[in-house]
Amino acid sequence: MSDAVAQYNPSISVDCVVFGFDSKNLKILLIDQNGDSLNDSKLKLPGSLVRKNRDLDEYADLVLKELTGLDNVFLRQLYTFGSADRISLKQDREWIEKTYSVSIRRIVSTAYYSLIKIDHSNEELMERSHNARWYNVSSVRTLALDHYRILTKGLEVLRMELRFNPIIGFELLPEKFSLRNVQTIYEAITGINYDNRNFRKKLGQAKYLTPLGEKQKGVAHKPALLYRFDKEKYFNTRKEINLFYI
Amino acid sequence: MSDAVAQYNPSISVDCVVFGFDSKNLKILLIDQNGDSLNDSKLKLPGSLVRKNRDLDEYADLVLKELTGLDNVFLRQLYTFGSADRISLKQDREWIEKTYSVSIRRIVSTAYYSLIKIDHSNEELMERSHNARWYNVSSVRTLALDHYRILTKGLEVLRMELRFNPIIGFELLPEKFSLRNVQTIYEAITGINYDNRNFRKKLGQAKYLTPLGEKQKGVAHKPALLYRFDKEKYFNTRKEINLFYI
DNA sequence: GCAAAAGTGTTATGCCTACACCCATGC
DNA sequence: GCATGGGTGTAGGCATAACACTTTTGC
Repeated sequence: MSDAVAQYNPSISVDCVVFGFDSKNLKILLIDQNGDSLNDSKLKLPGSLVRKNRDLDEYADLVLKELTGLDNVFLRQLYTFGSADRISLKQDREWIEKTYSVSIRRIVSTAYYSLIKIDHSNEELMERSHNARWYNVSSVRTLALDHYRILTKGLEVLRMELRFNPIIGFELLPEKFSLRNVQTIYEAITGINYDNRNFRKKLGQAKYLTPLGEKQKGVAHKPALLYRFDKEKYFNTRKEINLFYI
Repeated sequence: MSDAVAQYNPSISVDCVVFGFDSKNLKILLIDQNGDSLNDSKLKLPGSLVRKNRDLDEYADLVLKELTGLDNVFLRQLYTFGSADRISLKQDREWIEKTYSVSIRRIVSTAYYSLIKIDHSNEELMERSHNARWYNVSSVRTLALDHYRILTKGLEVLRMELRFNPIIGFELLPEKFSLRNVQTIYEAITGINYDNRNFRKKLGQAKYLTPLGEKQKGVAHKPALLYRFDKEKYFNTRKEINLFYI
């Protein structure tokens, strides 16, 4: 993304809602627009203008790769924001014009959402090179541009998806996790508190959770058994849902 | 959409997947690219390039209004198609360049889907002024550009939506309909055959179906009772779905 | 009277919900 | 030994799934 500015299309951008989970809270990766802690600084979603004749999807991939160093992460299109007045603040407009050296009118932005297994090893890199950091989703109140709206849409879709494609939850969990972790992530995303006996009973029926016969270590309570998510079994054993709701 | 071509943004278009229902089959509104029945003719989705600084949504509305004369129809964003090679056929590229007098590179297209109560009164108009006609979705095999893929996506989303927002089904039905109509539309969209006793039992629980005490007329069998969909009751009586699937 | 589609009830099964206590560990 | 979170079973109610015959109309 260091090519000559003339190649950028001043009409189209991609923005990424990057979700993570730290075993307690749902997190989102945000960038400090000004790169420092000036009073005027505002957080924004990672994103980029798109070069002419380039795939939108490819660009979303690129943004993520540059930001986190990660490849092959879960990434899916969310929604396209195309109102004429999305860049209403002068401050936002100036920031874009300065950053990309283009004069803009309206920018149509296609938003993607991504699910990341948070790995503390690359946090320092993210922060140094992109001023990117994880924030609790629940504590975010405003963002630059219309990015808060995009985040809201991301949450909405995440909630919907989780109900039917539990794989969404496991994309956020590390390789080894406890059943409690699964419940916590469901609760963090849906906002519903589940009865733990019933929740575990249901998970118990899932063929795709392989117990590792291994326990948590160094916790000051009964250590939890750890599980692994078996993608293959997941896709092979899922049954069609024929239900509908009135 | 008859303004000077220079105002069009050669990067962004909207395309509409317009669904209808004729009490038997799920239908889609398609346009004959060439306006006549030449051998080379291919069907496409209704759509348009978007003018600079105009809302995407507004444009989708406009396309529909021009096409059907209808206002305030159900219209929702579907997906944005942005691969670099979506206009792979020379024939398609030439058609676009000729129609809009612009030279194009890649076009990012935001697709919308719309649900229409088919009214035979405006069919002639649609056909004369836009070469638009209803086709059975199940008999469509190919379309111009990547429009078949867009249709497929539309169907996929329609299926998903119907399960949780039954309102989708009633957008396609006329004011007065029989319970059999409801079942047929569910079957047409989901591809599942429902047991009619169970299906009706479930519908019987819905508060939003008001019986009109009126019967079908002129049918060579036991006439069905007619119902009306009560939007207000629908939104007031729907209960939250807390379920999730493993 | 016959063809064609509308309409109707019961039973078995499985899923969801609600609910309270013991267990293993670190300090 | 105590604080902390992990882990467990049962019973009642409700929704689903499977299944076949009668009714009303037009011709």
